Amino acid sequence: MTPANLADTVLSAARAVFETRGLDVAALPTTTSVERPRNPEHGDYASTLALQVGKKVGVAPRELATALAEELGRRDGIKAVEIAGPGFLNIRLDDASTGVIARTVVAAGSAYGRSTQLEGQRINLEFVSANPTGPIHLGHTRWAAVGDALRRVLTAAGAEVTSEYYINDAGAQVERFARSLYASANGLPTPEDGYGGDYIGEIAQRIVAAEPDLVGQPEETALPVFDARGYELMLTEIRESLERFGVHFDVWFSEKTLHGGGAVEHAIEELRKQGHIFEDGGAVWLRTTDFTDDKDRVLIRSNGEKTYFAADAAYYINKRERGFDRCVYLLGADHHGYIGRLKAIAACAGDDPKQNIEILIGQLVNLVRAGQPVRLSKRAGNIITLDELVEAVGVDAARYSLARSSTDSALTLDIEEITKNSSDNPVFYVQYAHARVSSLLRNAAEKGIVRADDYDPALLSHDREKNLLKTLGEFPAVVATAAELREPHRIAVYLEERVATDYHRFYDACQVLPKGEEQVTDLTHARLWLVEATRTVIANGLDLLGVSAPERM
RNA sequence: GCGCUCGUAGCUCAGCGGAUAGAGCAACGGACUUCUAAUCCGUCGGUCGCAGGUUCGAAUCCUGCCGGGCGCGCCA
Repeated sequence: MTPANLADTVLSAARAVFETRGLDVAALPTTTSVERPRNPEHGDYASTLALQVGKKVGVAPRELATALAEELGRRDGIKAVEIAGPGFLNIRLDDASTGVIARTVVAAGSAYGRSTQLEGQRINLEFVSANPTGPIHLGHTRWAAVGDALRRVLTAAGAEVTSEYYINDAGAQVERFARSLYASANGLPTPEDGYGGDYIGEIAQRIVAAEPDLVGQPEETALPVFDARGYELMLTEIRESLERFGVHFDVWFSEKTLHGGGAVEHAIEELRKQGHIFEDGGAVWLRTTDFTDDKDRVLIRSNGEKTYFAADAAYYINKRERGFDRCVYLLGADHHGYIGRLKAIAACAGDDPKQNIEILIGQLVNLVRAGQPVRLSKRAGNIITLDELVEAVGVDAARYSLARSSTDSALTLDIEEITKNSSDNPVFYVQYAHARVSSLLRNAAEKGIVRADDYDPALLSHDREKNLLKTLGEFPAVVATAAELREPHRIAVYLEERVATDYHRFYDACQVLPKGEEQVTDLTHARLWLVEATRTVIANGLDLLGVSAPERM
């Protein structure tokens, strides 16, 4: 019996109790859940249903719990129900009803954990969107890891997700980038407001190698070439870095195409229809203060130039016109000031800012070296790039350490720690569990032991077997919660603190394969089902994080 | 100044209103002739920033304060 099955059983028992007592069934929630108590004395699962609804219907929670316990105790698979504290229901299951979880997991295979809870939702998920004027650095890398994991989690929950990268290629910064390349190619000092990293020199060299005539040419003729070639090379580098990191974007969206294609004008028309456009001082404004912004925003400056904000508005409207009903933005904490204006764009466009647009703010990554803070600055030349991080620790460790903690907390990475001591990375704890499983299954195959078509679930009665089974049973709820809250780190926490831990403990206490002259028993087969179920959950979970599940380590 | 956000063990972090707040690292002590010891078991370690409030119940929700981070352009 999975937790979801049990929760349904609790609810149906509650309905039965309500009916016999003449209570208002409408007071019951439409769904409920059971939790796993920390303390094993509190049973396999606990329900707080009596606490939640007791007062609503004017029955003391403990009294309601007593009636509920009696009814629930008659249901199949339930061994005992106790009442504790103010009205907790502590439920114990028959060994067999826990044991069947392995069958459920194995039967579902790679689909175990998937659901249809977000079915029908078309989600546009935008993340990273780093300017094409430099390599992807550590700050962006966190969003790459988290964003891509979120893409996988949302997809697993049934949503139709498009991952998207917005290329800010229309503004002054690409021009500065071109001038920096030009200066480098001609041996001139970096412009005052230019970019000075080593990569500028490298890209300039590559451009010049292809077109040596560029050197010495005046800015008028050379700059457009450096602009076009530099942009192309930089974007290619960014794309390749991300692909090597296992992060794939379905759409690379150029800001320039918004300006050139009349999208801004179209957006202004749409916003004007909704009545939120006005003109003042020769500029065109959007009255975002009608909604959730602290000041109105200029769309077209008095000199006729479109602002960055105008592109933001056009981009949002473009996304909606492409059929996305939820536009999700993953932004760093340094952009939190955008929440109000972005939400206001949606509202001004006549949309529901609570439904159609969602802005997820993540805290930044702090770097320390041997405990000393390191300030990342392009000028100081100590930018850590995605490529360097991967070089130091590998894709799996990098992705895992960036995706395993909540984006609400500012992550602190010690450069020395992650480069020197990468074997401390918790990802290996999880991967090792998978490698151990794989190794065991290999050994079974070598011994000619084939997992039987079925097994006796009641044989999986060891405490560590039951803990592992119950943990495996939680996976769908973990995925569902991660999707609903947009918190992919929950997958990592679950794999690490629950699945891998429970498997290692099980492995430590329970021999699976026969030793020496021992015979294959029914227990061998039951345990092989459990092992296979564990393999499935770890592999599925790691896949949601974009981390590999190695068969050997 | 206004706004957003964070504050949990020495360090890095979990904990979507539930019972005695957890894990890893660090420190100390145990467990390998047999399915991978990258593991397991144990000890040590806490005013959940502070103070109120809501609740049967608060690390979790609300208010105020303290401390850190960030943001407040007809910039991009």
